Amino acid sequence: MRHAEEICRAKGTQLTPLRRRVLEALAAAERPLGAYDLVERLGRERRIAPISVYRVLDVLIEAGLIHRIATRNTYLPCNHAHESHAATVFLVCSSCGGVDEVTSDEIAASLTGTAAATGFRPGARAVEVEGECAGCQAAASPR
Amino acid sequence: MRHAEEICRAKGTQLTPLRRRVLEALAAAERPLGAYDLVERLGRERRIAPISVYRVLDVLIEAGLIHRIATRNTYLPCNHAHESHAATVFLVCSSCGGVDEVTSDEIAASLTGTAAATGFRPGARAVEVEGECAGCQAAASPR
DNA sequence: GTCACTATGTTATGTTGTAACGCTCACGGT
DNA sequence: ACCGTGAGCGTTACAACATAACATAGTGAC
Ligand SMILES: [Zn+2]
Ligand SMILES: [Zn+2]
Ligand SMILES: [Zn+2]
Ligand SMILES: [Zn+2]
Repeated sequence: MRHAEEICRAKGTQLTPLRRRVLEALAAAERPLGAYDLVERLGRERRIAPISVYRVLDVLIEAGLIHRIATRNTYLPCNHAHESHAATVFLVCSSCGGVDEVTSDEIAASLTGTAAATGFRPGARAVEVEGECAGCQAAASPR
Repeated sequence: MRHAEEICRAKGTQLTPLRRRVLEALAAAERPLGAYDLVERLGRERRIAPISVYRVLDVLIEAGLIHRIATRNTYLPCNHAHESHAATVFLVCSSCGGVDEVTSDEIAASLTGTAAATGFRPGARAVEVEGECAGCQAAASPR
């Protein structure tokens, strides 16, 4: 995460000021942000067009520095290495909006096996589970 | 699938003409359709407003008669019973746009276990895998 | 008849994401 | 120095996806 520059360079691109600002804004947020949230947060003094934000998001996703939550149309920074072939699972709390990113080799294997059974060649995976996080459960139930 | 009416009744709702038409349009399509595809297909003689289509889609999803593909913003009919607690996996072909729906108890178990490990109480799941279907692979590779 | 409820229509608007094109800057070749 | 090339971002306009607010039509209970 502190090595974002290296990761970008390895991908043949750079961590420009704007890209860094997007990354920092996402890191500073306690939950995933929408593209227009970023437009607003980055455009305080000088307006940034949505298209610019989307371009940055594409680059960062491609570099593996952030993820997109398809069920919410939001984006969050990634703190993982993703070196293994583990599947990434996003636990999306419908109460607080927070997202926990966990990985699982087991799910990756199941997923690959399931796909292979139908002759499907798998690529990108989106595994998103909506529910209630531990914190919100504790807050909701008295004692 | 032929018992859509019963399913709706069991849910305390009805399979109205409009809802039936949406269901039939999705069934007739060879791939998932977007809401505005449906607006167009159903509005040939008499215009249907987007909001009406979205309302119908909500009801059908609630009844379990159709599914939404979050990564594509499209909808497809469901031919499964979904009686077990198996997880549903959508294999989305990035080449032809077709979607294969498969279920897996194994993935459901892994998913539940993974969520439980963090104290997360899981609800709805969206497991979507993008890739290339068997048919498109065969068409792409000569011989 | 009146009331409540479900389903849909009408109009307008909000949210999310892209297309097309131009400008600037850094860099490498000559 | 000059030019070409490519990356990155700006500007404008628009497409695609989704919902809010309110009105209307039918159905059945009482
Ligand atoms: Zn990650
Ligand atoms: Zn929560
Ligand atoms: Zn299904
Ligand atoms: Zn295909």
